[in-house]
Amino acid sequence: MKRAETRQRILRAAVRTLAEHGYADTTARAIAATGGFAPGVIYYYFADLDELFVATARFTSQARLARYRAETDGVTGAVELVGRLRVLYREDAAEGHIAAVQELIAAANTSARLAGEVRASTAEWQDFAASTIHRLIDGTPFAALLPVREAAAAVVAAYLGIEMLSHLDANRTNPAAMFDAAERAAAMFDTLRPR
Amino acid sequence: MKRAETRQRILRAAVRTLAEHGYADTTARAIAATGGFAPGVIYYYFADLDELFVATARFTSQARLARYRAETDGVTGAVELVGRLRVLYREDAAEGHIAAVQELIAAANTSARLAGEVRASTAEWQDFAASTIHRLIDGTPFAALLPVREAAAAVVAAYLGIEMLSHLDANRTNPAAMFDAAERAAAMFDTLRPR
Amino acid sequence: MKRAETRQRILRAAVRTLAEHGYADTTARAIAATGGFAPGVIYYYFADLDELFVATARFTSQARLARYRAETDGVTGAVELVGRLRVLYREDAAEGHIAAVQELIAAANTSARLAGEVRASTAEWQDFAASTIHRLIDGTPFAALLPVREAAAAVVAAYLGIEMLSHLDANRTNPAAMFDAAERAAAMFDTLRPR
Amino acid sequence: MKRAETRQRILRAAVRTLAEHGYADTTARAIAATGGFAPGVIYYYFADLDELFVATARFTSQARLARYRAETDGVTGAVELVGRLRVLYREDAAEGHIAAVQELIAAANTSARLAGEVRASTAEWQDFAASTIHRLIDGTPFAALLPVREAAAAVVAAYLGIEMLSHLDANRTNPAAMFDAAERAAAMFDTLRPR
DNA sequence: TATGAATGAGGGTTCATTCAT
DNA sequence: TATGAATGAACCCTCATTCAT
Repeated sequence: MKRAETRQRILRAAVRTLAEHGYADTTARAIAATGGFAPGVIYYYFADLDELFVATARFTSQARLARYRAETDGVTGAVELVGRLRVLYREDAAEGHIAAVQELIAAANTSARLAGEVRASTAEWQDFAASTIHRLIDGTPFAALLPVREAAAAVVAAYLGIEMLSHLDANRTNPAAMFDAAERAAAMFDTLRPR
Repeated sequence: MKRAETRQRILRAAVRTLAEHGYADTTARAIAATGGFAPGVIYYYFADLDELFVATARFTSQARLARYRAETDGVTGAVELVGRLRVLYREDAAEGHIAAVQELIAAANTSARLAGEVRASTAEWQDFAASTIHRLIDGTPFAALLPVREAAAAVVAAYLGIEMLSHLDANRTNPAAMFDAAERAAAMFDTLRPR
Repeated sequence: MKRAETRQRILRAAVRTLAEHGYADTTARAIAATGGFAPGVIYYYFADLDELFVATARFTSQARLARYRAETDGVTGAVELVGRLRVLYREDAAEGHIAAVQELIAAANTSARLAGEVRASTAEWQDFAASTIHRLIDGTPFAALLPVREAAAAVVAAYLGIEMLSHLDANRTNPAAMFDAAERAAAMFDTLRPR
Repeated sequence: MKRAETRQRILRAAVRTLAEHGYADTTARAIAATGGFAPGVIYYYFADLDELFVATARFTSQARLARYRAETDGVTGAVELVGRLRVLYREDAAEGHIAAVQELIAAANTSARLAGEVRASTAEWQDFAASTIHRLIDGTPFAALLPVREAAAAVVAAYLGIEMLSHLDANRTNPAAMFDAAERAAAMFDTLRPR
């Protein structure tokens, strides 16, 4: 019980540090400083930093995926979906989840184990995106036209890319404006769609 | 050896090392090993690694942007455009340009100067994307529907995101399949478009 | 080990290394080798070598000044004073205190912070010298003739200079012989002085 | 001819750099920058930096000693001597001769060859001081009282020490004030002395 | 388990020195 | 000889990791 709690504290500190300082500056000291514990504790819960990063990738991905699934569960309208995603995205940005994930993806170049974990997580997100797309287009003419697999991959990629660039320059890459545009497109889609 | 030549040698070694080993492992020693020169030379041409990374971001972005502009110059058809982009993307992937850029974007979290440079480069790419989109849709009904600024930002984001994920798992995020899908969509677009 | 203890161990190692190898060779590694600890510890107690040198200057100056004050406290006779100084000087030479200080003075040319610290220490020594001279000459005709401030500065300067040169060539600059000569002069002084 | 000229240029650059930046910062680059030549030249005239420092010690010592001898040649009065020394000291301070020498003395701790050279130079200065003292006191009652050898050593030591400390804090160790005091003492001495 | 002191392996960077031009 | 590019050793410093308490 207690053990799992401390473990989570460390994981959360790792996420925040990755998001705020970047992978290169996410040292054991920095994570400990963020979480308010001694650097040594990390090694009671993880063999080394690499293992912590792997666990962090899994942790943050699972937690968010569960939330995304719950929030989009019964949704069938495109406009409503975009609305839900807008809120979820805001959470991600606020808590630094996506920023942390990007740093981990960039770091995957460095660690094979981390690459494996991130690969697995990404696949789950693409599956989630694919099934959501299916829910939306199945039974419409789009079902015949859209290669869902590729579309799902593209959506996940864009999601990551947008967070990446919006961090850099929110004027140029403005997620809110993009959600607005997406909502208009969704409205058109909902109109065209047979009930 | 000419001064400018060695400078380029270092820049190219930096790009390759970033793409192959990731930012965290792109040390002065690693860059030197990639390029086949002594670590010390780097400091003969750049004040410090940060400056080298800034220069690398500019170098790789400018070089590719010039090439993209040249290749897409007279192109007006969507199918033809996708075809050109497919080739350019293949070059990017082969030479590691985009992979290097992603690492630099992730690293921008760590260095303010680098963030500034990457911000500027990204803006140029978004402008390039926007003017290309304009060339394609101006005079068509889409011109009224598509928010070009957001679309351009999304395209650049997706481009980066796709390269990022295809590196990780080419089965799941397969650029070739995506270009195929894009080509089909482009064909539909070209058909709809008035001459 | 107690924190303060290790700190002192480092300071003492710095003093010895400065005295024995000179400022230029007083590297973190050399200090660590002298003290028998890992180079890394230094940075656990001092932000950088400059801070260590500043602390060393203060440490060695304060410690010796306290000892000088204690030893010369009740002394009023010139001969007795010279005798006490002879012993104190021997300690300084044996422990390398003055040699270390000279190296730090030479190094002050390089570090502004160190210069400030050494300046402050030197001023304390000059004040000490001045008050000792006052104790000796007040109430004698010399009080009217001797510019105490300048004399104190000269004595401190000579003290440093003598240690500097005696290190180099003890035959030519022989502190023992100088104390002998000073003792003879002191005897004359004590004779002339009214009780 | 030309060769000797360039050699002197290097030596003078070394003196200035030592005086202005301190031994630790007197690198080949720094000397070259001071003198306005390429670092490589140094190695056409000196085997390595150590040899340059040895040569610099000799060069600066010889040159100044010649000047001191010339200026004090016929002088027999103490007041006049002090006056000449005041001017010479001013030159030393302005050109950084003594400052350079101190840095070299501090550095002698690091290089045995340099120590040997500095030892030899110092001995010459002590001999010069001794013969000057003799000229002053021979034939006076002081001749019987003053241990000339020790006095000469002390004077040289004090000279170095004063320059050292006056660099650090000219308010506390003020050479001009010291020369004033010395002049008053010299006047008393000249009065007491039989013609 | 938790702490925080300590270790030692690098990493960034500088610099003496060499060498082609 | 002079230049300035290049090398590689060494230095400062950080940090993952260990370990006594």
